[in-house]
This record gives sequence, C-alpha cells and structure tokens, in this order.
Amino acid sequence: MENKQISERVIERLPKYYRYLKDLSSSQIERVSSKTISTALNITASQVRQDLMHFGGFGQTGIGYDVEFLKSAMQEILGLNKRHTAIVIGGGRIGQALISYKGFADENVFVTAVFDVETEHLKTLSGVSVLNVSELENYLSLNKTDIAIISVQKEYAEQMAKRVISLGVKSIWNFAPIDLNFGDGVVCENINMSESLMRLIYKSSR
Amino acid sequence: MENKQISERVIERLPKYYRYLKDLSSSQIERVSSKTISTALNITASQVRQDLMHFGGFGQTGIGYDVEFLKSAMQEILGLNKRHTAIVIGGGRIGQALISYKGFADENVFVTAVFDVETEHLKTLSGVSVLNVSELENYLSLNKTDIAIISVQKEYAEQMAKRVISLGVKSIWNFAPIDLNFGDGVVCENINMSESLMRLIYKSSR
DNA sequence: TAGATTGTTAATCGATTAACAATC
DNA sequence: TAGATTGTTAATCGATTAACAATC
Repeated sequence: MENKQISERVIERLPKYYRYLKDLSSSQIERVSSKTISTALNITASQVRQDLMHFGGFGQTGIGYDVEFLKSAMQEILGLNKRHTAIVIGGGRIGQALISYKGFADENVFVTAVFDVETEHLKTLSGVSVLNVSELENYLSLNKTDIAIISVQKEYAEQMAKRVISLGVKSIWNFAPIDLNFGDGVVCENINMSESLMRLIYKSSR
Repeated sequence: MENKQISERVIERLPKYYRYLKDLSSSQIERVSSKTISTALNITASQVRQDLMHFGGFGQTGIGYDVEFLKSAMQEILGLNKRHTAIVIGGGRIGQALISYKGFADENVFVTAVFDVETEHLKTLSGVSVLNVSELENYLSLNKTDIAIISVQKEYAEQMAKRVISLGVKSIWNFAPIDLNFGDGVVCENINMSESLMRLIYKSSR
C-alpha cells in the first residue's frame, strides 16, 4: 500500500490490530476509538494512531474508526486477502503438527505438500502430497509455491532454505533453532522456541 | 545476578549470545572478541559490549572474552544451570509435538505430565504422566512445577493459565494465538505462530 | 453547543552507535 | 613497542508519548 520503510516495531503490532478487529467484528461492534484499541492491546492511543497513519487515515475525527472498514484495510495491508501456497520441509513432530495446523485457513495459506528424506512414517492428509526431498526440484518447477516452512534439524535448516530459494521460493518460515536471514528480496520469519524458553526462564529467575 | 531493569531488547539477544558461545565452545575455540560476536549475530560490537556490561565485565581489555567463562556466565544469567519442571496443558497436535521436543534438555527443563480433557488418544511417553485436567489441582499440590505450557485452544488459554497460576505456577509458556500477560510476579512468553505467519506474509507482500 | 476523537507536529525518552582512554 | 580490544562515557538516532487544532 505505502512504500515508506515501516519499522519492525510497527510490523510486530500489525497482526495484533487485525486480531483485535476480528474480535470486535465478530461481536458486531461497529466503531472503535484508538483509546479502546490501546487499552485492549496494552499500548498507548498515540501509538495506535501513529501506527495506522503509516498506512493512511482510516478514522474520522471526532468519531473513531469503522470496525469493518479498518479490519478490511488491515487484512489488505497484511496481504491476507491473497491466497498463498506453502510446502513443509521436514516431517518430524513439529512438521507433522504444522501440516494439520488449523490456523492456516485464517491467513489464507494452503499447505500443498510435505517433504522428508523418509516418507513412510508420514500420515497422509487430504490435499497434502507426501514426497521425498529428492522430488523438491521437480515439484517446485511444476507448482508455484510462496512459502517454505522449514522444520528440519538445525544442521540442515540453512541448506534446505537456500535450496528452495534457488528454486524460486521467496518466503521462509523457519522453525529450526537457528536464525536464518537472506537478503535479495527473500523474507524470513524465525520461530525460535528454544530462545523463547530461555527468555522465559531468564525472566522467572529474577 | 544484577537487579537493574534489563530492557526487553537486551533480553531478546541473551539467548543468541548463549547459543553462539555454545557453538564456539563445541568448536574448541577459546577466545572471542565483541567484533567477532557482533558479526556472527548481525549486530554491532558496541551493542555486544553494552549488553554484556549490564551483567558485569566478562572480558579482558586488549584480549577479548574467554569462551568457556562467558558461556558459563551466560548460562547462569539465563538461569539454565538450574533444573526446571514443566507440565503441558492440552494434548492436541502442538501439545504432543512439545512433549517429545528434544530441545528441553538443553534448557534443563523436564516435562513431568500432560493434561487434557480426554486422555485416551494420548501416547504415553516414559517419564511423562498422562492425566485428566480434573487432576490438575491434586497434581500441582503434590508436584512442584515451575512452568505451565499452554497448548489449548485460544478460548481456554487464559482460564487455564489463571487456574495454574492460582495453584502456584509462576511461568507460563503460551502457544495459543492470544497474548497472555499477568502481573504479580508471573512471567509469560507467547509463541504466536499466527502472528509470525502474518508478519511473513506482510513482508512478502511488499 | 459541549464532548469526543482524529491526524499531525513537537517533545521526550530510551536504545544504539561512536569514540577513546586504559591495558593486555 | 605496536596492535587489538575492553569498559565506559558521550553523541546520535529512532521510537514513543504528549499536545492540540480541526472537526464530527
């Protein structure tokens, strides 16, 4: 929508706005103020208005924000109005849990295949192909894929990510306990459970 | 160790230092400079030194840092030298994946039990009790438990967290797609996969 | 009209970066 | 000694907060 550089700090809050607006919407609430949003999300009203203003003026002075309008705007800003295809690489426990993760539907993401070096143990699921990693090149050349979900051991995470990137994948969702980062128009989000657990223990040790 | 307030920004980096130091240690590297750390972690050397100075001077002017010494110091700062017990609440796909998550050993965390409203479908795992949620009160009164891992649906996440908190649990590791936060000496880390996926899609849509 | 609330600019705050004396 | 590198203070930068005119 806009092309000024949005800070990581703001990007972190965008999904929270969207989630809250969905809640309001399903409660049939029609209007909301920056004050109300700020209270619910534990931030300041100034911050809410500043954040939203990065993408345009969605409110009405003296009135507030129209819930449905702002929800749709946020959905578009986040890119959730478009359908995205994904493959899972690594059929271990996390990989398996991800394949059947129901939340994908909310984000308009469709998992089309799961790859592993050893496919026999993998449960088949309707709509999801189970393939050997050796099929990766062939599969990606035939099936446009937006997101690769990396759930292999940390030793293989980087090389697998690079392999799919070289095959044209532009988004990496990484679950291996290692920070991946690529330049060149490739985006990456790391879910590092191990780091999160360490932070929890750190905080609980004070 | 220290009791000045450490910013969330610094806390986020602590596990990364520790992880890197473990790597150096297993490669038999004995000394490291803030410059080398900063390059590996994609931050500045100033930041590394500032961060470490929050907890004390671990280096030697002109020489750098002793890897083993700094690694041990970080381990202690993070609280990983002490054993922690945990229970998993919710035996769905994520819960099941977590029970057998190997990474717990690295953080000195031991999962002792998993609770669900319906326990028949749950695989038993050596050392992990499978119990009905109705046993929660009884179990926690008998077994000192540091961490509750919440992997129930978002509708039940807050109430389950409050229930274990009222029973004395002080740390919540939340996997439900909702932000939990408690005052009163209770710490919480949220792993919000849904938000992470939205941020990935946002970034890929630019 | 009076009250509420936005969009927007200015002030404040905190985190990052730069600089450098001390020292190995 | 010369080069490297810390601990630490000062400068810079960016994000958050405050303030307020415009307006419904």
